[in-house]
Amino acid sequence: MKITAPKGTRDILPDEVARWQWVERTFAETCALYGYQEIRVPTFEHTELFQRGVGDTTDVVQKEMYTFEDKAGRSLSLRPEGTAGVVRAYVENGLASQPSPLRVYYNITAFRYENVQKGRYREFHQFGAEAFGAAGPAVDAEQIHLLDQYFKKLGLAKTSLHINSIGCPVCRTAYHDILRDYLRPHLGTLCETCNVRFDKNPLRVIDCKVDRCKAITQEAPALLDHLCPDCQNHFDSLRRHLDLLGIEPVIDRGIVRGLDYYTRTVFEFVSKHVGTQGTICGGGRYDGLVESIGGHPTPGIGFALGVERLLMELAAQGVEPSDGGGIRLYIASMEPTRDEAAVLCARIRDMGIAAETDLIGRSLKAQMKYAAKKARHVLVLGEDEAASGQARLRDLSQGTEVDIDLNDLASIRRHFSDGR
RNA sequence: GUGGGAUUAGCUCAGUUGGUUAGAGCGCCAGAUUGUGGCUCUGGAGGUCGUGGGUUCGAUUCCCAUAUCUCACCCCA
Repeated sequence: MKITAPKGTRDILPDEVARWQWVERTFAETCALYGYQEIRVPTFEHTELFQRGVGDTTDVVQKEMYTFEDKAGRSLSLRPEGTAGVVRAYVENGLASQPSPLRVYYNITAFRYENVQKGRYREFHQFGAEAFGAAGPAVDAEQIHLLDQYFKKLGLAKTSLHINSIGCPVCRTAYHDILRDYLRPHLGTLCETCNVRFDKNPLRVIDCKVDRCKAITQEAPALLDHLCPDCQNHFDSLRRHLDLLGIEPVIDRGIVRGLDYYTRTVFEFVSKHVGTQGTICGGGRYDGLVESIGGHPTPGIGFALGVERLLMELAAQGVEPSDGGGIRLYIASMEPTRDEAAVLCARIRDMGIAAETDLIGRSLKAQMKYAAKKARHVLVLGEDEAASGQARLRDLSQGTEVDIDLNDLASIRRHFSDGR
């Protein structure tokens, strides 16, 4: 029986890895510009961390976690997201004692047991960043700006920023009552799930995709219009900061993040190409989270970016990494010159130039065909060249040739100094 | 958890109204008078037709189950 990759997992093959490395490298560079340092945290944690951090009423924790017992009977879970583990590390390692605000970023895989569809996998990749210890909206704006710059660097266009405020525990409780009062007469019309949501978390009704629910919620009072003075001030101030940075957000009263820890600012970068999984990046403020994990009350904000979705969007927009990869020089050899070719290849590599030579005794013609597919330049090292020390370096894409002296490695290096 | 579509070569897909050795294109490997790629021509390797049952003299084809892929709902990145 053939063994296949488990449902919801996939291989990232050599041909696409250049794209991954490109977005990873660019993300790390962008984060560094904003003072974010990388943090690496465990792939699995105590299940309780996610119950407390992400929230044990969320679908993510209730239905989608890969939870197992280890041999000592501990309940562990593969991380379904990155923030909880980072907050745990922040508290456990006393990072609060470092200069504030503390900014960290990460590049992780996360795991959720759910049905697979376009842009959604059971093992998926996230880039994320968290900032601890800054309560004001300036850090919110800075993080959004970081993402905006990141997308610009990649050459991504047409991705819109949606922002909302979901208030603090105080204004949210008050709002729940207002919303329930509005929805109560419509309970008969609302879908089944929304009836459950009405009791559990009425905020979610706003997010329902069912047409008849949408019709009702369109007129519903929005949390954004019922913020307490502090939250209102925070939101207004955030908009001013974004304006200063030249960022125009869409105010979207419908953004309701599904993780319990969010407070006040929530935001999403949305694409038009990835279908209903169009949220490439989602984030927000979580002012109560550090405390609920056992740390001192500390404000925080962070985001997570779905790498698979980002790559899909880049592909849909036809954006390609600038560097193509592949080897730069193929050294073709013949039976009597195999040793010379191996030595020359080693010397070229020593100079930091990616080079290859035949390993499987192919004919010259077959070597040329191979080189045409894999390399930018080719150099034929036959008996004549080995004897005279003179060879021709051909640029396969241009069809041009130059004579080079095989004993003058510095001159060979010059031919590659333009990066081609 | 729910619903639709799909599953034949490494990839994209034909096909058999049920009948001996299952096809194409691309890709891969090799050759076209022994030292030069992309074009062309020729040849080759590669498939127990997703898996397990059932019907039948006979199943890749019909029926059932199951797995996987895929799209959507839910939820999320």
